[in-house]
Amino acid sequence: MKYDLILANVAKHITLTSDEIRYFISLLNFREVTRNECLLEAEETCSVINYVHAGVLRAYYLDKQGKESTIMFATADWWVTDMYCFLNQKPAMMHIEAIERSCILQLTKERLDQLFVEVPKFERFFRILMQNAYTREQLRTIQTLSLSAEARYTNFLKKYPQVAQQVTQRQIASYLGITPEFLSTIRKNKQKGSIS
Amino acid sequence: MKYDLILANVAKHITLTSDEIRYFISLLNFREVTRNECLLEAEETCSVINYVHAGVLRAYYLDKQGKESTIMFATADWWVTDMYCFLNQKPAMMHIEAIERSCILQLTKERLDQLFVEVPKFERFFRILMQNAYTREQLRTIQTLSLSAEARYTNFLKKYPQVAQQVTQRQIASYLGITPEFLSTIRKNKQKGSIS
DNA sequence: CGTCTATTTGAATGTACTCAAAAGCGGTGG
DNA sequence: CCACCGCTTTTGAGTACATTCAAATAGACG
Repeated sequence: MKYDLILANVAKHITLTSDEIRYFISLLNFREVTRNECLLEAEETCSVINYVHAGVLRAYYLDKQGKESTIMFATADWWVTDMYCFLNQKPAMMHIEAIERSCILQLTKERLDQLFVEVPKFERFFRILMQNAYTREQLRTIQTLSLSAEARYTNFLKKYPQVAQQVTQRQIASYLGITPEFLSTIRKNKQKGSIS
Repeated sequence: MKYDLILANVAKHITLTSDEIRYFISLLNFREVTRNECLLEAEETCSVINYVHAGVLRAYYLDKQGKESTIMFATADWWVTDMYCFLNQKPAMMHIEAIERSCILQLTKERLDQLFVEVPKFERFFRILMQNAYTREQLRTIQTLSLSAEARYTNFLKKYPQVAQQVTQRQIASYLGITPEFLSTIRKNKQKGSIS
């Protein structure tokens, strides 16, 4: 059943009654997106937070020169949105697109706020979600500051081995903050190193 | 009174009764630290979250080569800790030191957990705190990926003008992920630009 | 006042980028 | 099912950005 995954995700941190479960599910919208379809374009208002039931999404920033910077990949069982713009209902800075055909459960800002009032346990759930997102992001900052591009790539492969299979090298490069050409060079050098 | 600031900080997001205020305050420990004093050394267990009542703290990561990477500066009215290690009660990755004489209010993990049980409103407060921390950190990631060192420096000055006055250039450089020498060069070039 | 550290400056080096072209791979339509 | 087209990846040469090392200067603290 299509709500199993999301309920298990919630159950990791809070315990709901069956009424609460029914209510929570009633707030969700199911959406299917095709490969390369965009869930959010920059400048649009970001009205929903997305739970990835299946597939892979990518959030990225596009600067005036047309350079993409990948902010995050979201595979099955991840939550993703342009959080700043979602919370403040401002025009989005990011784009969010489906890398492959994906199934998404969406929760609007209004309904989330309503959920916090009706089932305050969800304050706890989202606190923990935000804590995890924050510490993950901070770890990324530390690695960006302290590690070389090659070390960051090695780390990425170790931390997200399945994501590395599902996305292109160009996209990985834009996550690491390097050019696809340079990532290619790094890969060549790593191979040489591992033969000896 | 030394709890005014922290209560105003809390009041920005939740409203407490006087009993709740009294209880909250009873959980806090006041601590004064001198210039250059360390609140947390890497490998120690990070047992507290710190609210900066006055002064400036700096959280940084120190790698095996001895290079410092500044994770954040915390001035008056900021919360700071090694969040990952605080939440999971793991040995700290960061160091936290006072840049100048500072007054801190500390909350242990145990007492915070207790606070969540006794006054569930604090779940909401910390959810919002974590949301803000997360979106701030994500914005930093975007800028690190998409901007040049000079643009990042300009941005830092604009975003944290008073912090820029309170810390050394070496510390700013380690926040931006560049060497102090290169920051010096950037400053020289900026001056030239602004004369013409 | 002296010492210690921060900042500046410059030269040499290394890391990562740009541009261009070739090779590889995957998806789509015929 | 194959062939083509478009995009991704690789490769290489030349360049720019940022680092290292060393030394001089300037500031700050005790």
